[in-house]
Amino acid sequence: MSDTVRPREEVSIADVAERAGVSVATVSRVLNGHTNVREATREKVRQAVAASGYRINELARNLRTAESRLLLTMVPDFGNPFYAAIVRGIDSVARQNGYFMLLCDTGADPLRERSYFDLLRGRRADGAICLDPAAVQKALAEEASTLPWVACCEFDPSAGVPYVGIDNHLAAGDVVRYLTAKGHRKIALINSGQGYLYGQQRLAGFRDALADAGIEPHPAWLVELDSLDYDAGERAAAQLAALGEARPTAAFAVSDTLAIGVMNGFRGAGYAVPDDVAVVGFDDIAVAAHVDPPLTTVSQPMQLLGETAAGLLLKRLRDPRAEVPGVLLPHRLIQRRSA
Amino acid sequence: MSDTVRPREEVSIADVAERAGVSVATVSRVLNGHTNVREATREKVRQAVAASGYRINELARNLRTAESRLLLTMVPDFGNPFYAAIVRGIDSVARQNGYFMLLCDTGADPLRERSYFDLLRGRRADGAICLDPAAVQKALAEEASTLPWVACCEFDPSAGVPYVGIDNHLAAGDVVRYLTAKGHRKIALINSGQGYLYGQQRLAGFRDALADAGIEPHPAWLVELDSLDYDAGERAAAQLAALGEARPTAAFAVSDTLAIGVMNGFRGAGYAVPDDVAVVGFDDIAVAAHVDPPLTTVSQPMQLLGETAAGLLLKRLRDPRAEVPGVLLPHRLIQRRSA
DNA sequence: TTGAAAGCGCTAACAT
DNA sequence: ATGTTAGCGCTTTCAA
Repeated sequence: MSDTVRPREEVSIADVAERAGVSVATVSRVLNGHTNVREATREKVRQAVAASGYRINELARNLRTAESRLLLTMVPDFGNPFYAAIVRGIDSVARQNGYFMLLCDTGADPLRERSYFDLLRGRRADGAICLDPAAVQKALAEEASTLPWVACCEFDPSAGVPYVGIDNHLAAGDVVRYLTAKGHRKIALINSGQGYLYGQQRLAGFRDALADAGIEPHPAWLVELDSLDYDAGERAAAQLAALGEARPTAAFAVSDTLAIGVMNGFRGAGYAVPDDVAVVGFDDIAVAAHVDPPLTTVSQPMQLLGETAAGLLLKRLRDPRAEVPGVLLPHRLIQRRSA
Repeated sequence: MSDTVRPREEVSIADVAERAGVSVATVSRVLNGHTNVREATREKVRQAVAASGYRINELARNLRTAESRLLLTMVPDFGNPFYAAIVRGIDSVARQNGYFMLLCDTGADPLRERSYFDLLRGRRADGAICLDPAAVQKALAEEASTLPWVACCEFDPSAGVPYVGIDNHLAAGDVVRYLTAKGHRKIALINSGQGYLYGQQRLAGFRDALADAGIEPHPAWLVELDSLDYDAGERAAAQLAALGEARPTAAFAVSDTLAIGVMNGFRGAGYAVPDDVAVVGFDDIAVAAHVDPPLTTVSQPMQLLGETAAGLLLKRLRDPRAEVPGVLLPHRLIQRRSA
């Protein structure tokens, strides 16, 4: 047992003031680095702080200053590695600006999302970045329109909420053009349901590009899943493989996890990738380069997406009535061996 | 423009009280569901709340009640899918008990970890669960020993901090015994550096089990990485493959990501898995079952790990001087095709 | 340069 | 059943 610094019960600023023989105002000034305190006094206070093991109660400070310097990031499922780099981007600019970024897993559940928004309403966080599906954002957008938040990746352009994302319509078109340039005309789309805006946009981009190439897609080549699981992709591929003659020669999955499942599914059905079927994914998550064959995929500028989102939010926080634009960032098709 | 509910500037409880023609105490009672308020009064208050668009300021409430009902979970890298299920476990029991769980990415950086601990010190969170490497926990354990936190997966048994994890020594031994039972005697360990306790423990378990089997491992078969990347595993395998005659016939990687890299590395060097080399991983992350060949690995009860950690923390919060035990949960070897 | 004192918005003890 | 009031721990005028 040492008798050095050990916090007793709940030391307050008044205790420190008493100990240092000054007023609480002076202690507060020292704590906040105000310059108008004599060096000698400043030192006395420092001593008292150290000796008492005092820690400022930020709850009290926040109540007074009416800000928490906490930012929330809401993701539908942080088990999805896609979000990792985005969140890192958010985190880094938040930290650079003196904010903490805390992550919330909403499970894409509107109720849970709402409960996190309540942290904003209750002034316990200063702002939020929401990556939830557009559909669940929509449920809140109206009542939450006065709250300081921005949308990332998923957004409703008409909601009046600042957002950042990519041009999914264009990206899907790029994939189709890449595939048709390689001679494919029988191209399947493995999509993940319409709750996500990106699903709708990529479907549209897929369709439009196909139409531009004068290709009429077989209805069975449009598969809508309600999952991003490997298994779901695998089942979709099995289903596609069972088409026999009408089997597609290329498959575009809207996520890498799905694409990896698709590759497995085709392999299981006796088809080789890319020789029998080409497979393209989306996102370029870490494992994409390390499956066999390495996955051709669309890469999003994830870090930048996050940084931009955080930037928009901070701007909105600084000036609540500033015009904050929606921004679209460029994607890139990464060619590997699967297509 | 509608003239319905629209929050004016910062409505306070006093505004609501005035509007309802009652005292702030009564409003507070209604807000907190106290029963000793007449139904008619209660209703007046409800009306006033609705009409004013009032939202309680939880910062103020928290200052008063001295609790935030926020729990923090610190992970070294949430890009690592291993943490997903654990965090979900924590989240679910936190929510069941009326707490919010917020996730912090420390990047295994002691400074960042410390800054999150400051949220505890500043009373902005009630408790924390730390999954950071034992080494970085250690740096804080002493000064943070009075703070309400528990360790999960990584822990220092001698630190006096409640913890939950698995028996890594035993698990590594299980892998070795599984491999030797299959006839392997040349077994490599691909480890991830000694900053992590699990690395040390799995190394020890590996060594001990080998010794028990009367096997003396070739020094070159013990490779220590400082990364969990696919690439790192790939390089390690290439290195092992280059050993020629002295090449191991089996490799045990301490994480699935590493193991997947190892498989790629061996494949790249012309060796087939499992025929030329058997590969075993650790964690059983989602993709493990979906690589080719599917990965044999040690599965941790991740959800339960998280639930247990949250349980320990809540117990400690309810009774700060309760004896909170360290607990070890069972693991399981999942046999697939890679070994 | 320093101190006294008024709140920030809420809860809870004490009165009535 | 309801109101009055004293804080929670801090920051920030305003005075000295």
